[in-house]
Amino acid sequence: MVSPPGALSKDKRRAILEATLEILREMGLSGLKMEEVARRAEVGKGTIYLYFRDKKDLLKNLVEERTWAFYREVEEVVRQKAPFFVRLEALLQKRLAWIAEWRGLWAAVAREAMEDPTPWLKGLHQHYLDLLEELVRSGQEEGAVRPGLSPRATAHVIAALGCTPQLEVEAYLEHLLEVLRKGVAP
Amino acid sequence: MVSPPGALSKDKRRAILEATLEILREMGLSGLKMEEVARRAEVGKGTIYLYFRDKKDLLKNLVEERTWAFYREVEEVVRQKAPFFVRLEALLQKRLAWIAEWRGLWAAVAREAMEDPTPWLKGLHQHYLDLLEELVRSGQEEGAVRPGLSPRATAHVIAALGCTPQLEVEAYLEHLLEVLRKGVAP
Amino acid sequence: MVSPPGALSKDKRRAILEATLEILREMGLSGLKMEEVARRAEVGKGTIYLYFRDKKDLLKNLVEERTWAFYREVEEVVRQKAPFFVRLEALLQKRLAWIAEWRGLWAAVAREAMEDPTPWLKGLHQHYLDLLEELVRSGQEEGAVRPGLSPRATAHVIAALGCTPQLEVEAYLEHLLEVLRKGVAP
Amino acid sequence: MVSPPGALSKDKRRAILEATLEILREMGLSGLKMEEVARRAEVGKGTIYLYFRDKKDLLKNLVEERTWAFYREVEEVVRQKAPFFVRLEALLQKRLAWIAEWRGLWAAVAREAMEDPTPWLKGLHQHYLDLLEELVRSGQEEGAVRPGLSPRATAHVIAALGCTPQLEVEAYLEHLLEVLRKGVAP
DNA sequence: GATGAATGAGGTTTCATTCAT
DNA sequence: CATGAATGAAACCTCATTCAT
Repeated sequence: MVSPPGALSKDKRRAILEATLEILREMGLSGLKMEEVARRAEVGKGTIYLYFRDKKDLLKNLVEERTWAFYREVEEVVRQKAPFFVRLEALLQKRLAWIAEWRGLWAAVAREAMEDPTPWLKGLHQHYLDLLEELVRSGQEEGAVRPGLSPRATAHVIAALGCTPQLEVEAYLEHLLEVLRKGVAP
Repeated sequence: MVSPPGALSKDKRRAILEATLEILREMGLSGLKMEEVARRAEVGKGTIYLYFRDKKDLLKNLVEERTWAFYREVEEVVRQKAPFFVRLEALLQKRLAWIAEWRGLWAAVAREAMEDPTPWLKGLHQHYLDLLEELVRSGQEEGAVRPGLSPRATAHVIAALGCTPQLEVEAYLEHLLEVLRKGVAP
Repeated sequence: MVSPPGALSKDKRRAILEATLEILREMGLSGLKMEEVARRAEVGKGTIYLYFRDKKDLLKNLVEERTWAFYREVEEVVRQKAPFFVRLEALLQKRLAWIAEWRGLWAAVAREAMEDPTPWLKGLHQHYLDLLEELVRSGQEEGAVRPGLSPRATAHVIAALGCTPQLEVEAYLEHLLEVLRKGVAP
Repeated sequence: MVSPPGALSKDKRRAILEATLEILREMGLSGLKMEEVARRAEVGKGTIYLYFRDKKDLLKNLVEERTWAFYREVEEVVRQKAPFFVRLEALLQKRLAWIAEWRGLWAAVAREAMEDPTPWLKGLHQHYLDLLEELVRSGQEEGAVRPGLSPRATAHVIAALGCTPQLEVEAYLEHLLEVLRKGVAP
């Protein structure tokens, strides 16, 4: 069963996006050339333009897909049936992995991708904050977080975690959790 | 007598660097054109090349100077004669201002600036961690931080704060501090 | 089927090289602009860079190909089945045509083309001298050149001929030959 | 006794011209930058423009002065009281020294220097031919050159000598003379 | 659908020249 | 007279995009 007529290959699309992120990580934004994307994705240069309108569109799709994938993972973690701190730890692990994936380039790439990035970035961040707020509320319900804390503000606090250029994550994730555990305890 | 002979103008140099950061913030990396830098700095295009070898060198100088300036501010804050949490709040304010200044572009610009950015970035981060460790130790000495916390690990925790794309800083800085205060209390 | 896939057009390559030499002759080295080469070769500016790494590489290829083409012609002339002086005259005609082609720019262009031109120029000249030496030896075998003359030294003498900025070749080629004929006669 | 007012220093002028030729020999035409000329001549960049209208004018003066100096030397040699072949040898030595001085760049530099170089080059060459013709005639008068040879054509022949990229002059000057001696002998 | 040779707008950089000191 | 910081025209070159095959 091959692809239906008129349909572009999902594999090629994925290969192109993966090649793009790989190059971004290795060479940075100025190292991202369409020719190099084509070579790594093992497609012709023109093929990229069958899947994406232009370079900006390619970046936009990359940023959006990865970001939403991250948010879906966060959502899944947040809604797990597990104690608050187990979910918080899982969340931070996802977050750190995501930061490592982008190596600090996320915001810069988003800027390249959007005409006016501000509202778009804000919207994304609101969604993330919504998820974290949900987490904090359920933490309060199960008694792990003291009721007096503003769920939204605490969501902001958690959102602000994870900014680290070089990652010895394991080295301090445990400490981060310990501080948070005491910090939000009733 | 304004400047010694043979010396290029400090003012022009500063104007060029400031124009560069301004453009980066407004237009992102791909919006940074030497011509635009010249226009905003109110110098000729060629003048930039009297002060910087090339575009990479301009970015390198920008990143280094701003980063060290930030670290000097952090150092000053850390060594103030003031209670631990006052210093921590001042530090977080500096940190958030610095992040706002760069709008998430710092790492991306550093990548453009350096041939192999990894060791350089690591070195800078170590220095930052040293300063934060010093802060935590003095917090332990004055009894604001419980002695059982590893100063280095706690420095990592503080270093990891502040990653936020859009900043309603005032809105949550207080909460961040509250969580930390309880989190590190004896 | 005109050209194999993956191969750039031989015609375009040739057109670019010919445009280059034409411009050099008309405008000199400082008149050689890549844009002008593109216009005369009737290709896009960027196309030149598909065929040559940069301007230096273009000049290098031009100098090398023309020089070797000249040497091949010399070789052919030298090995003709013809009396010594017939071959000498043919050789001098080739030589003068070559000098006219370059209008005195050959050495200057070679300098622009090579990082360190000296060994390369020397090597080329040795090859030329070898060919001329072969000619002189065969001249001695057929009795047209007196045996006492050193073939190598006489090759040098012939090599040193033809340096003239403005050429009324026909006007003096005959005299040049006459002098040489008597000069090398047994 | 210093320079009179309104007079520019002869030394600086000379230093600038010498620096120019030195750079040309070492770096070729594209290596000739006004800044480098100033550095080698140990004057300010602006100073060059007190002595020469622009770069073209500098090159024009260089080419003209050196060429006329060469012709003066040739004239002196030609008019010496000495046998024909002694004068011819001296002439060839001057000629080869001159070619070595320019390393094949003479024609290229002349092209850069003049708007329309052709008439100027032709005029110079005519003068050179006149001198050589004078030499040949006197050679005929003293019986060293056979009377049947056209003095002008023989001048052309001598003018066409000396074109050699790499100079093992001593190695073949003697042979060149020997060939010429027999070639023009009565 | 897929390709990559061809293109040229637009970027970076150089360097001859000027002019205030 | 002498200087060299400043300039911007103009050069080289890149690379996103197109389109004939």
